[in-house]
Amino acid sequence: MSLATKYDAKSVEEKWYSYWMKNNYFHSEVDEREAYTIVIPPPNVTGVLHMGHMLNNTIQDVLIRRARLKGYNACWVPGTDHASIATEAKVVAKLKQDGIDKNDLTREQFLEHAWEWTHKHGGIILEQLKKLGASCDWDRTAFTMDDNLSASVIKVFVDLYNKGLIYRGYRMINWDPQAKTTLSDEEVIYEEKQGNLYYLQYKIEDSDSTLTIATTRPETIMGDTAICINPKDERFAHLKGKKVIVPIANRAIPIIEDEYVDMEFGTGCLKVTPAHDPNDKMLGDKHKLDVIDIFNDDATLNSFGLHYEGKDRFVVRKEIIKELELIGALEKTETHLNKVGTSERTKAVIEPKLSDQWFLKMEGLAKPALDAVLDKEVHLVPEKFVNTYRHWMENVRDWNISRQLWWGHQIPAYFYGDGKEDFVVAENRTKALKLAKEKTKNDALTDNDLTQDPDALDTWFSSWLWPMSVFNGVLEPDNKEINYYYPTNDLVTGPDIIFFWVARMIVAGYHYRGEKPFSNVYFTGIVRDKQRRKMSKQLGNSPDALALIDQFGADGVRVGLLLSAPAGNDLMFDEDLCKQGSGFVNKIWNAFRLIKGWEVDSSIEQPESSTIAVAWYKSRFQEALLELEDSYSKYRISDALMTTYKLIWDDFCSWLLEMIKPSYGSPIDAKTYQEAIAILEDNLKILHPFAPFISEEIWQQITDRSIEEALIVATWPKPEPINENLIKDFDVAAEVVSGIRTIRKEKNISFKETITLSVLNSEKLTTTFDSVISKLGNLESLNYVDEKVDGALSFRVKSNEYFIPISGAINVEDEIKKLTEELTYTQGFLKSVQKKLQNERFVNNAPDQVIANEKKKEADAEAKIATLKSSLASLQ
RNA sequence: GGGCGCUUAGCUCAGUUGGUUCAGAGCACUUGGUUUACACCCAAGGGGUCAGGGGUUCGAAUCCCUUAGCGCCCACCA
Repeated sequence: MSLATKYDAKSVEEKWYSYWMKNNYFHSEVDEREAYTIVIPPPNVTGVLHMGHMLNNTIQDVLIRRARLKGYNACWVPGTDHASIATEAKVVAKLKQDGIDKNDLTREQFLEHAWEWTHKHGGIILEQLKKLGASCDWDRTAFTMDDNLSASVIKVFVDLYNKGLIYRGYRMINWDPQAKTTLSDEEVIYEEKQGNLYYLQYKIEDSDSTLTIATTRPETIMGDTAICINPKDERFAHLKGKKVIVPIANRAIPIIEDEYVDMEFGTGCLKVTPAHDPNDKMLGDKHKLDVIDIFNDDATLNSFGLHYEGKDRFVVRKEIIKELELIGALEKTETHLNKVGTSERTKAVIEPKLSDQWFLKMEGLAKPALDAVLDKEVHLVPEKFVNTYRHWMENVRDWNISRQLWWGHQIPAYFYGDGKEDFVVAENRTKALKLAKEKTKNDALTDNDLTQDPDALDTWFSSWLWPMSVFNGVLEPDNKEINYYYPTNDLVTGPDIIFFWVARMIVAGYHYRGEKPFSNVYFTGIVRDKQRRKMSKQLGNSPDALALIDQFGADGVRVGLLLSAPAGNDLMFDEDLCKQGSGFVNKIWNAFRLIKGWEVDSSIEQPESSTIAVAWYKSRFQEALLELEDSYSKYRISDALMTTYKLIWDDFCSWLLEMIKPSYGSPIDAKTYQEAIAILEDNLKILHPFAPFISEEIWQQITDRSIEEALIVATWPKPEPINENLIKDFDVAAEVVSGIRTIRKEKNISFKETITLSVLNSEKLTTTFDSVISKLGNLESLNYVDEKVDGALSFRVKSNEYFIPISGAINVEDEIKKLTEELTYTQGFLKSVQKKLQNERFVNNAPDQVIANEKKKEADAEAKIATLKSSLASLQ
């Protein structure tokens, strides 16, 4: 049977993925082996695979497949996140398209639509991960709104509330007017925007003079309840205790004094709008000011906006400036650069807003989680993120966990009255009713009197439990699965969610299990395009992940992505990398075709060149194995891949196979063949984590394998001693071969034409690789001589000189030129070495080893100069 | 405003505690080759004042200072 020159990734990948699935290789159950666990960072349930997922999950799959090969009970738990804001926004948009307004639906009706959407689109991304080759334990697929995960969330909320760690507070929060929900501080992205600083004149009450105030938000004057000056500011001393009139609104507001005001900025006067600015709120509280909220939930003005009622804040900003100008209250306008908070999800400009929300006290919870990272109990890779983490943890603020959304876990707080404290927190309505009765001492309360808080919890309030809840470790903290799989080993995620998710999982882990959720966190870089732009839907610069797999094969894409993905560094993605990946896959395929095509003849003896070649490769392989170990231990996945890439392409294909390859049409001896197969198998094992499909395909084509013998569950190659001398000798031999090739090229001697090589054996030369040199150089003979060979071309490797006599004229002048150049260089080199050795301070201070090395360099150079000189002499 | 990091070949990046193998890898490039596994191939080759400047040292890509450029995180100055 002859195999196609070109590897067909598509059919192979489908075949083996379904084979692996069918035979349950991905599934893990508790057993005696040591567990190796990864929980997937759950993608949004309705999301689609993008490059970031591809990178992320390829790395996880590499780790999990390697662990499986190393004999661990490898368990990779997949799943999805309900992603409340993102999903709700999608559902709202979809309904809108169908002519349905969310406000016209009841909560139940809306959730029905949301579930429908989830069932329709949910899991698509998981199917896409399968195409990538992800070896997740799909039997364990979890969703943050599964019954037991939801119950975990509620249980934790109730528990933290009962411990006094969750409280309800009327605070200045970040309001997303598009999603109409609050956001946590982490969900707000500050962007620098060019805006204006408007200088407005407020009339002083009972006076003709005015006071000028600088503001970036003129539309909020409707909410002004004071003007603040610095008590030390003498410019305004005469205004103390007076009032000013807010333009347009025509309200009188007091002038207050507070050192908070920066006298240098603007005019040194600050307008105070407690409802719409955190600092103003602080001033408002301190000075007991009125609070006037001028906005509706969608950031249009309410009735306090007077004739601007119903108009959007940005529209009002423009219009009010015109009006202020018209009435002569606008003194001037300056451009001003300021930071504007925007919603991470909807990109809408955040409106600070006062509102009743639920918060989690973080300070006490953060301590053990901070220590864990500082003590390297949890290891962050790359380490630079420890600083980021520490800074956040040391200054952690309370977490606003409520969201004005329906999609998610509804807050288990039940109100029975109108008062702010008229609520109880319980796992369910029945318990709540009981508690409410106890609290109010009113047995007449009925279920109808209870109203559950309509808000949902922040998505991260469920995912922070993920490493525990997927093993049901919250509801049943002592079950055998959580005890076995937790703490998990590695977490692979992006640094953008270090606070959202990573930090909080560590917090939850210590609080609920007294133990870290994972030992290592590997932060991947962000996938960017060639121009360093972040890949995004808006820019349209993100390639279609599935189309890439289609084009280059999953193995090709995996290799391509990993080729340049050092930990924590952004990855400049270029499709050419995938091309390189699929090229590598094809190379391996062809190496296999070569071996597969050999005719084996057991009557032939193994040639010496093959014996030595195989022995060399085995040592070389072991060397690479050590390198791999080191790279993996440091999560240097791209280095590990490069080691594998070079081992297979250069050492295996270019050297080993060439050395053992029988001449065209001839059969191969049985011993070499068997050894080649064994070597190939070892190569496949270390290749498998990177390119699972082709490796399994070749593995299975080598011979018939039982279910237990599949590559995916094979055993990682065992460490063996390395023969260092063999490797050194090979390097010399390779240089000799290269010298022969150079001469062949220079003199246009075809490879088919045999030549003779003579070695001037000044030092005892290791002859281990002579047979190999003969084969790869296509030598007629290789002989050792005591004298220079006249009329021959020569080259030097170490201190030996090699001669190739050729018929026809040798260009003496060229030779002399070449030798002279080499001589000049070597003499210069010798001089620098000798200078160093004559430097007393060097000799006194440098370690012995360094000096010995310099002396060796000196001796080598001297010997080389001698041979060069005599060569030159013989030519002239 | 505070903190962290980066700058090495045309591109993307390695370079552990200064000193064998320190100036490297992959890709790209140049030249030559190939009826014989693979043009997604083979072989050979060119290419860098290690961002600029200063310092410490016998010795610096590596340590210190400084300048410039870039990136990230955090922070309530209207």
